[in-house]
Amino acid sequence: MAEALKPRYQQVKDLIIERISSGELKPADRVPSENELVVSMSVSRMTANRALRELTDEGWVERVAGSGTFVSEIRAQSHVLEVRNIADEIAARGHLHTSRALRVSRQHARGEIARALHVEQGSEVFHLLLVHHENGLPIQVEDRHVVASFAPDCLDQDFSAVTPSAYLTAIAPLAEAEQVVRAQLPNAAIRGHLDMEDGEPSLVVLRRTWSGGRPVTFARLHHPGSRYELTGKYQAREAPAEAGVIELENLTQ
Amino acid sequence: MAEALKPRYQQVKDLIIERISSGELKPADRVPSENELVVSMSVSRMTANRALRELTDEGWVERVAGSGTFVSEIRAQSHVLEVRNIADEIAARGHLHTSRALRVSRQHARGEIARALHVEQGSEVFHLLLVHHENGLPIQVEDRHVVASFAPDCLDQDFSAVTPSAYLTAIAPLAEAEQVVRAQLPNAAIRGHLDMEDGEPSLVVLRRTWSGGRPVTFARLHHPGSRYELTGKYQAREAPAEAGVIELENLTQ
DNA sequence: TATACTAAGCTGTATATACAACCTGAAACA
DNA sequence: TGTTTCAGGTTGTATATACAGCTTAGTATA
Repeated sequence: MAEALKPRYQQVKDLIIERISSGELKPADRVPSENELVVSMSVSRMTANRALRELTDEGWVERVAGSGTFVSEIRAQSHVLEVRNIADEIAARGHLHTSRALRVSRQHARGEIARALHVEQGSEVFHLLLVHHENGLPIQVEDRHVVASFAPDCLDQDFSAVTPSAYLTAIAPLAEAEQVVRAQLPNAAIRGHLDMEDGEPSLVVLRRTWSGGRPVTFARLHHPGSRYELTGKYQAREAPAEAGVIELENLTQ
Repeated sequence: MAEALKPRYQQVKDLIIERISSGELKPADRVPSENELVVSMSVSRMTANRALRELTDEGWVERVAGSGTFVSEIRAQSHVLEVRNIADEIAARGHLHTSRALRVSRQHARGEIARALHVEQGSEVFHLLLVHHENGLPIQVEDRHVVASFAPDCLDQDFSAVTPSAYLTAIAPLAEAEQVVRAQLPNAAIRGHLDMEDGEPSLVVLRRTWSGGRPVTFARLHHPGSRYELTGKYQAREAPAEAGVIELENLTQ
């Protein structure tokens, strides 16, 4: 299948991302200016501007009016406070590579898993274990259990092509989710998968998703503390000038 | 102080957001097309395009080439999630017991602090260092800097009676907040304050709060990984009775 | 030497224009 | 009636142009 022709601004983005990912451009290095991109890539300045602006939004570079554009400290990010597909998130950042599933198996739910999924001990569940990479470095171990009755064809999926998230979204509309974020020391297996230093903490997201009033899947997402952080933004709705009271008075800083 | 004139594209965004926030435009409603905005707001189509494109990125609307732009179903949800997270997490802080402030001082902003607060190196800031307890155990070290011009009487406050958060809310209404969550090993001082085991990771929340378009305060909140976790919940809104299918394709499990 | 000024380069925004791809509904047709 | 075609509206992208505001380095000046 022929690669669809990407838009010009995306080609510019890809070029910059490639040069950052490869190490050719390091943090704080200067990125070609818009006018330099106009010449080197034969695009208009507006196209170069859009490419660099989107790279700014995505956290690849930082721009200083009057000065230039510079590679930012690359730290993998995701939005804690939004429930969001990590595939989208990382696709937006460029080069996520999902390994072949280390393990896809049928199991009987025990202990924590059974309780989390609200099924009886011994009920049938599927277990997935994957490692996600970004820019060649492992960034997430996804350790997921799925209630078998929701995903009868789970074992047939190619989870290096379709993320479990995308697959699950297709079979069960998302209605409710809980997530818990923890800092903890990884066990040896996780530490190995994520290529972490000894003693380095991991950021763990536990996410349980419900559909139709029943738990569907429970995921433990492990990330290396040194290369991953969660970010969230909050914006108050703009208060009308005449209405003095903002609903958020009870919130604190 | 006159409100700085916003860019035209931001004015367009604000208009749409206001109409969605007020309920005038409901999910699935059609948003004015680019050409309609060109006429009604006297902007160029590219400016209207940028506004709508950014609103798409931010989840307010969804666009269908050839058809139109429509209010997104999921915006309210993820927005609710954002607000609830910060609200919950912060409401919880209201019930903590705060020790006497370990330190309240006037400082000159340097490095990271100056950058975070968008003030010049050497500008005057106040520094607070407090330890919060829950059930008799230390649960959070609050290491906070406040732009001095926002809090002239900061040094006179009794922060064992009024939390810094409550004080800051009083002087500067919360408009915008960013937070970053990290897992990392604490330094010796933090570890001591939190009574942590050697090698135990801490969950660190970096929170920057804005008011009136300017950063007001930057806080580093350290928590013991073994006794603290962040939780978030997401609940889909009730689906309209007649509409069975909710478009949540972009959400993940 | 130290200060002030200036010019060049950069980002940020805004506009006018153009064409392609896509969707929808209405008109034409079988 | 059922189907096809087509025109108009809409988004997506790309370009050329313009001006404002900021930064920096180099130059002129005191």
